[in-house]
Amino acid sequence: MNQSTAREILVTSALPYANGPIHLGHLLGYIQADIWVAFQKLCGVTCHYICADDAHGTAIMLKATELGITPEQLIAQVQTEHLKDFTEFDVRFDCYHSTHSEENKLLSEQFYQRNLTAGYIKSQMITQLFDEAKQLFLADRYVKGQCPRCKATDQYGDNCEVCGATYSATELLNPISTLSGQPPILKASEQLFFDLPQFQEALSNWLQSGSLQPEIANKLREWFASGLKPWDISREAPYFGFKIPGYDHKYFYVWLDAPIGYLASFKKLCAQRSDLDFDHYWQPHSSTEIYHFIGKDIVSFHGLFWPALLLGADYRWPTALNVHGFITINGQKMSKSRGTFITARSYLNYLNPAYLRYYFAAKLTPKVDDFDLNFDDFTARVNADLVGKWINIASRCAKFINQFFDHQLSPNNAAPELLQMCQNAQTSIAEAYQQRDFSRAIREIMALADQTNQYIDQEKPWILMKQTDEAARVQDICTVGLNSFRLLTLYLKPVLPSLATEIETFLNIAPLQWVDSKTLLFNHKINLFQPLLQRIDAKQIQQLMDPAS
RNA sequence: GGGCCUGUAGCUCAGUUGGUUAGAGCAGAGGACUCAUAAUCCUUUGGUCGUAGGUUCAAGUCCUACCGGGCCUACCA
Repeated sequence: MNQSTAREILVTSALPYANGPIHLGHLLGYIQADIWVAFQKLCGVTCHYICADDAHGTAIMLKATELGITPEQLIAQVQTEHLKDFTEFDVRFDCYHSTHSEENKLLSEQFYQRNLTAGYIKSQMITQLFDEAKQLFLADRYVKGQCPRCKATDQYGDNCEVCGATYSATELLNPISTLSGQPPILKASEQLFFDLPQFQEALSNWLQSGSLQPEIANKLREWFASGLKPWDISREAPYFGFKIPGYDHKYFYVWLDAPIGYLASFKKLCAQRSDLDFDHYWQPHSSTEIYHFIGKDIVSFHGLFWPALLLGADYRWPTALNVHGFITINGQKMSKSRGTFITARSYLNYLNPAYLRYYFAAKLTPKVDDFDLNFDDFTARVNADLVGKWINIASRCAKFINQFFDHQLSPNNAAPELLQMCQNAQTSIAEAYQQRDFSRAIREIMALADQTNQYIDQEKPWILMKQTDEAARVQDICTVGLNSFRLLTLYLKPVLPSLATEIETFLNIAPLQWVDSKTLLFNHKINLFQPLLQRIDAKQIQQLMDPAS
């Protein structure tokens, strides 16, 4: 690949909110993006993976108050925990920042100023519910009352869970603030709106760009058809966030500065790296690629507001949104009351993160479908595929090489057809990774593992070993097995980086790169095989699912 | 209420632009082997593709309705 066509990629994952722990639902998205990035890097592509904590908003302000600490203390604590969780799950960000940062403050103000100058920001008086006791304007989720249509009680301020009606919080009957328990009053204030309708035409190009999954393009088309509305980007004090320039008591709404946090995080990375230029990635018509990995719940922010804001501030558009579905646990929504709310930390208390990364990979496709984490299937799949098929190849072959051949691989290729097939699979597996069709990649890898086990079974080295004149043949056969194992390890490396590293040590080889699929290993001394992965015990799952855990 | 997505063997999933007897892995059954973390190998039983209609020479694949699940509906992030 020559200089002019070399890919340069920036990947982001959705920013986790800094008021709670990372859970398995979060992890699905981060691990999906991490695998994709790891694959790019293995191929030698320039690829940066960034993220940050989403640290602003009313919820964080209230949570800090509740804990008797400052918001700054809260978000610092949470960020440390988030980063620890990600690291232990082998999610390797090139930069993990916070939206409550100097970079983000400057960029948010710049986005605002540029959009203001271009005529995309408008001010308007609106009337909202106000909690006099707490001196706060109330977001929909902080108001409960009776549905104006079906009269159901205890409904939140945006829609009715009983009859499905949508309405504005001011229409609720007998509204109550969930913060103070007092009825709110109506209060008028001036708010700033981002004038989304002006981007109608530009966004229709975005829709037709082909860089959105079909399901997502449909969804956007729907919002489009019902008419774009101006977006309220300001919030009244008290609020935890950035003050809007020119106003004493107004702050940017958290969802304005959250996606800008992508740029802030990248800016920080650029400051640390002399080879990186911020503008090269973000200026209009940049030749670089930018991908946002997000969940389907935040498509509106990334599919409508975000491209419009970028355009209004004279930045380029993302190359694509890669949207994933929600996770369910044993077919049920993840929820605390159902006992299916599993945090990253509680998982780590009982299970190896490699299991989860593998299971996610084994079932992830480029589609937006929800993902069911079925623990029976999880156990069967991990044990059968990873331990029974893949690791087993090393285990059964290394025994002979270690014990009878002084750890030395044979100089001969006794099964050129099998190994050629394993090498050729590189093309198709790479294509699957590239398209985020990880499940297809895993299917192909495991099919190769099956064929390798079949080969060993046909050759029966354990029988040949008893015939004194066939020893060299045994060395040949096991060398084939370990060569296959090396290739399979390379193909699994984006998914299982830590295991791959341990295996590189076992095989006594340099860190595997994708181009290493073109080579084989002969006449080479390996190290003593040691068990690399334990099978999952059903008891571990029981402990994890135990509500007390 | 409106909209988007989704429903294939016991479980988890593939099924390319509609085209011969609907596939895989796991689980189950029978057998082989014993090098390997009770791993592996061979053979094999399971499906009127959510339901009911329709279009077509031909439908899991297209259309309609209904049933179940998920999500969105812009101020929870």
